[in-house]
Amino acid sequence: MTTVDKALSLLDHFSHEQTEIGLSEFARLSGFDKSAALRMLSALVRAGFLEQDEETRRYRLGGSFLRFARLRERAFPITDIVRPAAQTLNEQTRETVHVSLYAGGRLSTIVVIDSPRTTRAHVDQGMDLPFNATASGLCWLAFSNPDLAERHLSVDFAQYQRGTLTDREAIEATLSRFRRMGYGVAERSFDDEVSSVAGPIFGANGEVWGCMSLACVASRMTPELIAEYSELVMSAAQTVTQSLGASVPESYRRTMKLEGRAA
Amino acid sequence: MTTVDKALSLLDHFSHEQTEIGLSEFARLSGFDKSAALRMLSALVRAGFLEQDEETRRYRLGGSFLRFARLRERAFPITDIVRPAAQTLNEQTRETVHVSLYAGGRLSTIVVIDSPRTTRAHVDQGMDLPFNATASGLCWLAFSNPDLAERHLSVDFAQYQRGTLTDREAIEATLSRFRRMGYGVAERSFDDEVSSVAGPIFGANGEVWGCMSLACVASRMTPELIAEYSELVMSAAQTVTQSLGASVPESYRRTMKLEGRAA
DNA sequence: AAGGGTTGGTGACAATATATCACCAGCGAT
DNA sequence: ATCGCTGGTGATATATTGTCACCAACCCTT
Repeated sequence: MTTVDKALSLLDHFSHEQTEIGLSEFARLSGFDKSAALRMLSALVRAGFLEQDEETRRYRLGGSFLRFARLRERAFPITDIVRPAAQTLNEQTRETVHVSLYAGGRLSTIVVIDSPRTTRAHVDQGMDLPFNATASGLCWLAFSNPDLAERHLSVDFAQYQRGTLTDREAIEATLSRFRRMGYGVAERSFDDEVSSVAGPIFGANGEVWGCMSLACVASRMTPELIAEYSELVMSAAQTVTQSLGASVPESYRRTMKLEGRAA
Repeated sequence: MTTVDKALSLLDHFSHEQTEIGLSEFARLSGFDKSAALRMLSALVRAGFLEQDEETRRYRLGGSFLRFARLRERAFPITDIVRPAAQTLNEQTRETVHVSLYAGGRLSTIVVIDSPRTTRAHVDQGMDLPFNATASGLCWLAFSNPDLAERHLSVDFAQYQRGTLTDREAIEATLSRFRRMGYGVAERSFDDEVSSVAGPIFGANGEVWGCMSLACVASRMTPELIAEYSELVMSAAQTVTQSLGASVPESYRRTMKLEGRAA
């Protein structure tokens, strides 16, 4: 682990709940010495990756992220590419659609289009999706390369609901089922009121870039609807894969063919 | 200069023109040894701040920026705060409005609203604004704290057009003029066809966060229009300052009062 | 097909930045 | 007025990093 790794890992302690973190808090969370943490934090502040509140002296994510995110989006407008397909899926199903992207060891939502219905599942922008508890997370695990997946399988899983999968054996069984199906499902697994269906989006190298997912109010879900939605979700995900200039890997295409679906 | 500083400085070599950079290229641009550069680049890849093209082996900005940018936006939705004021200014003037943010030693545009006119100034999202050649850059220099400004004044300035200010003396004279005026102007200074007016947006600590700027086709500009637009720009910038929960610093408020404007 | 120019990447050692410790001042609660 | 927290500082032993030579692969020219 290089110093740079350590410094960048400090940023991982930010989340929706934790948007400001102080020096001592960083030291505690990361296990680094306060002095070392301060040095790294200062470097991050100098680069604009963190900002320090003048009064409270606590740190928050800095403006450089906006800069680089925009720079990246200009060079590689993934959200613009993703949005039309998500929009279409949203119109077809009238349910909440969200697209997630795998980066830095996390699967996080980059685009959310809310359902127009009066009762609907809500997904936060930029939220991390637990690998064991969401359709997207499980779908990503199912289709990503084994070495990478291993990193996220050899971990203690959190139990969010009664039905949340936390046992590795059970998860692996589910994953191979998803691999045969071509998509992932999670019912009342992360949120007790939400059931989701997710399809994989592939990148140019055959890796899973992220997932296209449909989040529905659980009480509305039926096996018939899951069957219907899964087709739409997979097709939307595939559209994105192609828009990205990538092609669906042979292994996945075979799955699709076996199930007798059109490309 | 810590290792983290060096690693993060590698990212600064990305720009609109340069969206992919190879290892040797990084070493040349940064002056670091290839071996050291590779170590840092690998760390950045591991954290998702860079992605490596499987074929060309070149690096590009990674998906983590989207993740953190969204996380930051959720905690502190600056673009959402800025957009309404920019929109209003755009409707009032029918000229291109752009808002820039200072981070990591750069002033870069975070929001752009194009003019509806047939001929209009175009500003790229995420573009860096040179401090010596743009209304925003000069405005930022004029109102930011002297120590920070010094960093950007003791530099060799690029000459973009005949009228671009490159002499430090001339720039400092311009800055004190802008301080008295309460806004910055740049006519045919960065782009020969564009003239701009920019007002400062302040943060909670009294620092200049960035600028609200109006970019107009230069041939349309007249002293009268500048006078008219500057009022609107300053007022829009001030609206943003207040929306940010900050207050306009005493020194700037005095300027505004002297000129006989309403708060 | 050999030469010279790239490129990305590797490995080893000396040099330097970092990890760790004790420490300080400031703040709020007891 | 002491406790426990906070953010931050400074010294030294140690571990990471800077530097260099090196390698294989690729492309172009000869």
